[in-house]
Amino acid sequence: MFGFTTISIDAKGRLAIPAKYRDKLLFQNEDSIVVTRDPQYPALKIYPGSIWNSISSELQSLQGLDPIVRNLQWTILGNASESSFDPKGRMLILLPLELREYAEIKKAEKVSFIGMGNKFEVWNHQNWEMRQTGGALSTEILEVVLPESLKKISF
Amino acid sequence: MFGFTTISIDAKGRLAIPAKYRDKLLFQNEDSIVVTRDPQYPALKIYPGSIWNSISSELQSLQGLDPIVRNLQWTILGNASESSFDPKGRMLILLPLELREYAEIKKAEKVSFIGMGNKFEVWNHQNWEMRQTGGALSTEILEVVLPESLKKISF
DNA sequence: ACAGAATCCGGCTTATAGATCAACTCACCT
DNA sequence: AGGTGAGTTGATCTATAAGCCGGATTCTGT
Repeated sequence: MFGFTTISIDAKGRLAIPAKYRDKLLFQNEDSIVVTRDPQYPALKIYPGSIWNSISSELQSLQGLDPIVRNLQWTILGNASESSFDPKGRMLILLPLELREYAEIKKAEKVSFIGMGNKFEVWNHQNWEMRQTGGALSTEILEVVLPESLKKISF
Repeated sequence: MFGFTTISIDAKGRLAIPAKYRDKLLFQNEDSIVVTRDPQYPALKIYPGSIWNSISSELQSLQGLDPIVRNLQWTILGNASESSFDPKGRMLILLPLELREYAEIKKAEKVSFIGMGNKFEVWNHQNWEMRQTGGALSTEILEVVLPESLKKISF
């Protein structure tokens, strides 16, 4: 599941998964998807349920008194929002206000929906183009020295 | 059980577990809930009974001569407050005054209720937003070199 | 020991946010 | 051109958060 689609957020802040991915997700028997923050950039991550389960349990198992670990747990676990396919097989996800603000996404606006294999990213359209052309984003990138324990997790 | 919800403490200092988590807790046959201090930040931890049992027994089993260990035992074990919840209704938990003060939570005020997988955190709403945006909290963060014995416990 | 006060705890009600359902329009393909 | 499927928008309905209220229990001070 790769590639790039431009879709729009509707007036209520909802996002519809592009049909080409919907079919594959259903084929893989995914019954839910999870939206959360990207820990480094002003963007959102979308994980199919099974992928989310493995990532979240790895994250949880890390010892929780290290400030860096706790920050990642808060950012990723604490901002997660789970949605499921509706009975008709369509998928409209309500992006919570806080996530929209984080990704600088306004209602009734275009966003970039990017397939990254087993996960997706959602970017404000201008930010995505800026990133593509190497421009600077308004939001700072979190630069930290990651503990070894985190390096094996593929967020 | 992930994500956060903004809920309000009622005029009597009670907190209602958000409905989306209630079903899952019941499904896991949890019959009690434990609230205690977060050892590092001005926040509260909420553990389902079974999770609390394993964490508290691990903590108890540690040697009691290391000052850091003793501190953690005091903070976490000594401030624990157990509530049994009745399956019907709203699963209201009374937050003891001392814990509310520690987390800077006043009656009839908004708090952030954050699902971190098998446990929850409760934050004063402003503090949580401050943390999310990288601002400084009024309360100092406890930064210590942890003994190996603690690293395997995921508080 | 008693009365008064404060705290605790469950039920009931209502406004609202979120989920569900339905319809429309546009683009592309035949 | 007509038809089909996808993206998008709108409308309705349900579930839930939160305020209110009354009763039960505990605490306190006299």
